[in-house]
Amino acid sequence: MELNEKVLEIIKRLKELYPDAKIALNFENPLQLLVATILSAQCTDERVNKVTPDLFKKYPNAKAFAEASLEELAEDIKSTGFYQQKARYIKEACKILVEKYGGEVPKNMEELLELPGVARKTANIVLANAYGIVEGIAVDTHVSRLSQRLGLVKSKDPQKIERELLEIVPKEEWFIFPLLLQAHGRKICLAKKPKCQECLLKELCDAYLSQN
DNA sequence: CTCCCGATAT
DNA sequence: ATATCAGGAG
Repeated sequence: MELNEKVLEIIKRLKELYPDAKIALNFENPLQLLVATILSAQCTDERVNKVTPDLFKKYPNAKAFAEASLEELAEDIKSTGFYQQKARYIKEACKILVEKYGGEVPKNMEELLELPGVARKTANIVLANAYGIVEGIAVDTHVSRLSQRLGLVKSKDPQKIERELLEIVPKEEWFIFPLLLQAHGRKICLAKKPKCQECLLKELCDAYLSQN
């Protein structure tokens, strides 16, 4: 099967499987999504969601984060791990938002990438899910793992994986594609022991086929 | 390539 | 107790 039709078939099946696939992070505005996504680095979305309700109540806007006590902010996000780094990223990023963008989150890739703690994965998530601007495909650990197992890409580097995916995934699917892989990655194609017997993509999966 | 780090599953 | 999960910066 041609790689392009394989992708289409995978997307078709995953859409039937996860008709309501959407981002797992809870947020009410672009700033909240930006902060939540920074917090989600090396941390599950469920854990981030446990921290953000109180966090967003305490820091309602970019100015509040920019003026926060670093120690206190770190304490507030502690359970997401790497909390000192993340506290710095959030405070510094919000300072830039206040100074350069009137407290708003920029709507383009270049400006987002200038924010500390923000690389393509975070920028893609914010642009797509807060603004509906789809310039790329957010490659997180799930997208990376499933794309490799399925045999859609050969690279291991997230940047290269994104470039390969953009070549084979039709542009109108760029938004839903990572959400579908994330849903499947969380439920079936687990990092540790994937539930291949329950997987409806079995016969399309290079990893499954090569070990059976 | 190393550092940042807690939570949960085993 | 210990392995596993999960992005970005320097």
